[in-house]
This record gives sequence, C-alpha cells and structure tokens, in this order.
Amino acid sequence: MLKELDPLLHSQLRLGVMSLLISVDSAEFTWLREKTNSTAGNLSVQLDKLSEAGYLSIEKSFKGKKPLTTCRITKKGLKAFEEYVNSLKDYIKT
Amino acid sequence: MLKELDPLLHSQLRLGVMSLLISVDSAEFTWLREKTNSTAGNLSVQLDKLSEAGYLSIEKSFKGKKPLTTCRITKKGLKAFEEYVNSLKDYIKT
DNA sequence: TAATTTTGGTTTATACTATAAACTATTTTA
DNA sequence: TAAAATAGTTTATAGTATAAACCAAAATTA
Repeated sequence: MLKELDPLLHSQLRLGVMSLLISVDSAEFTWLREKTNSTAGNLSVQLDKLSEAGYLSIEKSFKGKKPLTTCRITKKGLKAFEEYVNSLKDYIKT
Repeated sequence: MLKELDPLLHSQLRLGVMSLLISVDSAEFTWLREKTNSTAGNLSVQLDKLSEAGYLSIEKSFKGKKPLTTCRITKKGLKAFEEYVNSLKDYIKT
C-alpha cells in the first residue's frame, strides 16, 4: 500500500522552499523568492504555513533600513522532509 | 532554478495511479482503488483527468455481468511521468 | 420471490489550497 | 518632492481534491 504524503510538503512551492533550506544555514526571503521563482505574496503565505507547522523558523529584522526576513529549517522540518522523501520514493521508483 | 512540476502528476492519488500503472500491463479500477486506498468517487475523477490528458487509456467492458474498468498507461503518460520524476529529483536530493 | 445488500462505478457539492492582485510602509532615485 | 522601487502582508478568487450522494445491476438473504 502506498504511504500518505505529508500534504504540507506536497506542494511545489513549499517543497521547493524546504529543499533550498536543507542545503543552507539560513535564507533570506528575497533569495527564496528568486530561487523558487514565486511571487512575494505566494511565498509569504507558504512560509507562514511552514512556520506554523514548525517546519521552519522565521526571523524578522532589518538589513540597513530595509526589512529582512530570514528563514531556517527546524529539526522537525528536516525530519518531516526526510520522511516525505522516503514516502515519495515508493511512488517514483521506476 | 527549480523546475516546474507537472500539476497533473503532482497529486498524491494521480501520482499513485501512474506509479502503479508503470509496473503492470493493465489494471482494474477495483485493484487501483485497493492499492491507492482511495474512495471510488475520488479515483473515478482522477482517472478521468489522467485520461483526458492522454496519460492513460480507459477501457470499459464487462467481467461476466459486472462492469469492468481497465486502465493502461500511454506512451505520453509514461513520458510525462519520467519527466516529472526527473524534475522532482532536484527537489528531493538531500 | 421480495426485500436488502453488495458491487462497480459516476455525479455533484463542499471544503480546502494555491495563487496573484491589491495593498502597506519605507526607502531610493530622478 | 514626486515617482518608483523594495520588502514584504492581506485578501479575493479560481482551481483542486475529496467524499457524500447517487445510480443501475447483480448477488444475497429472509
């Protein structure tokens, strides 16, 4: 029987964000936006969802005088990501 | 830059169906329903979508006196699946 | 044999989701 | 100082996944 896929991660943009975050210490909102090629609004919403789930932490500060949103994957997020990938493998092994 | 993920395949149930279909010659509705652990209604809708996209073919016949829906992946479907998996790899390589 | 349940689905209503458009506040530029 | 750019957030909407409701026939049961 095929496993369930964490619906929070089974979304192109959120998965992209998590994927990017696992390979860096932290990432700025604007960088994530560029890398995922998403709109700011969509990214903002999806970051909130991941944050509320405890999959990433968001820190709001300033870079000079401009707002700066910094994201970091959490332990919980990493675990969820790994589990998701693991479940997904059943679906994509050809 | 992360690639687009074919939205038709980026759905748990549809991906599950396609995943099952690549390893068999053909599959009956009821078998797909059991394997994916889905409701008949949901499966019916998702099969229609895959069929309309040309990703699978649906043949309706009778097994004895009972209706029988048989599904087969198409060449187009196989190609789309392979492309999806390929794109997905960028997201999940850890 | 009449009523009930099961089988094998389809159609449809609804709740949820992703997404972009509209907006805010500040800063930079012309 | 007016206009445009930056760095986002909020919100409206279109699209999607899903199950509930439904249908017809067959099988079972009483």
